[in-house]
Amino acid sequence: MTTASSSAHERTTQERILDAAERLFARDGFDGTSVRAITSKAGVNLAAAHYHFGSKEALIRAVFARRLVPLEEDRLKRLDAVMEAAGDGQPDLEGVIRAFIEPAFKICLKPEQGGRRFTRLMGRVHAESGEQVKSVVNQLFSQTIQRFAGALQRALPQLSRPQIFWKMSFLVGSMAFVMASPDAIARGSQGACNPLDPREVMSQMVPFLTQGLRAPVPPLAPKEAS
Amino acid sequence: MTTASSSAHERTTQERILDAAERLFARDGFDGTSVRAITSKAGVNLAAAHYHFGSKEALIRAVFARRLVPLEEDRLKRLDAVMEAAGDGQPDLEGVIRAFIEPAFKICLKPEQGGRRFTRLMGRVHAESGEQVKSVVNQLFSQTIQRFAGALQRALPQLSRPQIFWKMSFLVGSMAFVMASPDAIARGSQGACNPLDPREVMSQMVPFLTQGLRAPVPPLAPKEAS
DNA sequence: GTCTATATGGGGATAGAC
DNA sequence: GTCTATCCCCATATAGAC
Repeated sequence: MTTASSSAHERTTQERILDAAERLFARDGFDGTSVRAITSKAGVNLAAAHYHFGSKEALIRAVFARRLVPLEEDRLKRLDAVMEAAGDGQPDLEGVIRAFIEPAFKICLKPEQGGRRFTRLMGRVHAESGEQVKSVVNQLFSQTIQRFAGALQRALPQLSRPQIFWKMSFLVGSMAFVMASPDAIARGSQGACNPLDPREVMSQMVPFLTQGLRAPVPPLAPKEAS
Repeated sequence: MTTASSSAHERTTQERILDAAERLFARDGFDGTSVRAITSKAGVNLAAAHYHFGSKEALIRAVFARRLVPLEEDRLKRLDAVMEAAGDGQPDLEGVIRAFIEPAFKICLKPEQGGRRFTRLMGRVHAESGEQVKSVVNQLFSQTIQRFAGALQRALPQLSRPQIFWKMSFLVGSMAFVMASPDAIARGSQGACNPLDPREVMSQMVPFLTQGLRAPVPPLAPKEAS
């Protein structure tokens, strides 16, 4: 670790800015965080942020790209393993689900890599942030969504394609909520649930999602009497 | 309509401000919306907002209170009906679920009452907004959460209390995501899903949640080999 | 209750020395 | 690549006339 002059354990200015930005965006939101606050926390100059990233908007995009690219790679790698194990048969539904949510929760576990901050940040995307940020994230996600939709379609051939997407949306929503609002869950359950323990989360979430995904969907109620 | 001087169809200044605030908060977030923009859209003076509400923070709280109080009343009223129908037996699980999510989606349907704007706004709360706003909302929700947790416990006596709260969290997350990010769902499904049609949402969501809630939960995985 | 005008502060971004 | 200093805009909030 002490081999290089100062590149191994001494973060670069870019990294310092990205780390501070991730932390503050997660805590206070995008509009709620000023570039000044970021550079101040990072211990670098205000102008450095604009030098390296050009604008606040671009900085936000960089924060996401740094984490999302490896995350999506991890998901797709796991999905490949599940699909390969299935061969020509139906892939294991629980395996597909885990391939999607476990990489995301795994990030929770690595505080040394930035950890939970980014997790909270992801939860924010779905609700906060302008269209620009959303489109960047959706762009990075679209490939994954399509791949997983295909896998789920094979695991649940009795479902129609819209039904697959609906169920994926519910899955994503559940996951995002746990990630974004662990405090609300801990408070609402009066401490009975620990949303920061990935083992506990997974053990509760996987059965819920597996059964929910398996649930048959009635064609469509004819018309409700109001 | 033209009977009263100007109180029937002519909204008061407070209402005009609340309507505009709700709209803009939903679209651009709390930090992303200035009081200036609100009063401008409302067609009233900037100072009027401060006169009537005191501060931006108080205005946010007023926006939520106006909708949440009736919403919670509706939920609890429906829950009462389900519980009464159950008598001493187990309440109908689907009925409990519908009592929780249908009032929320019903608001979607009434554009004349403010409609979808508030729906999107609720999705924002879980991710965005400062602790002050969150605590106000959670305060309004806590009673409902406890009541529904009790109902679910009776409907699913085999589940432990923490398991009940976990499943409620997944339920809330799914619901919040559909409400907050209909665009993402429509885009991700390439138009196959229409998150703005409450009938479609309910028909897909209710089976998913019902089965997910019913799913048995293994005690807790002994320890995963990593 | 509603307006104009303004106080006060913080924001993103940049110019230009080093 | 990094700093200081600054431009310019927009925010919340209030004072005080009407």
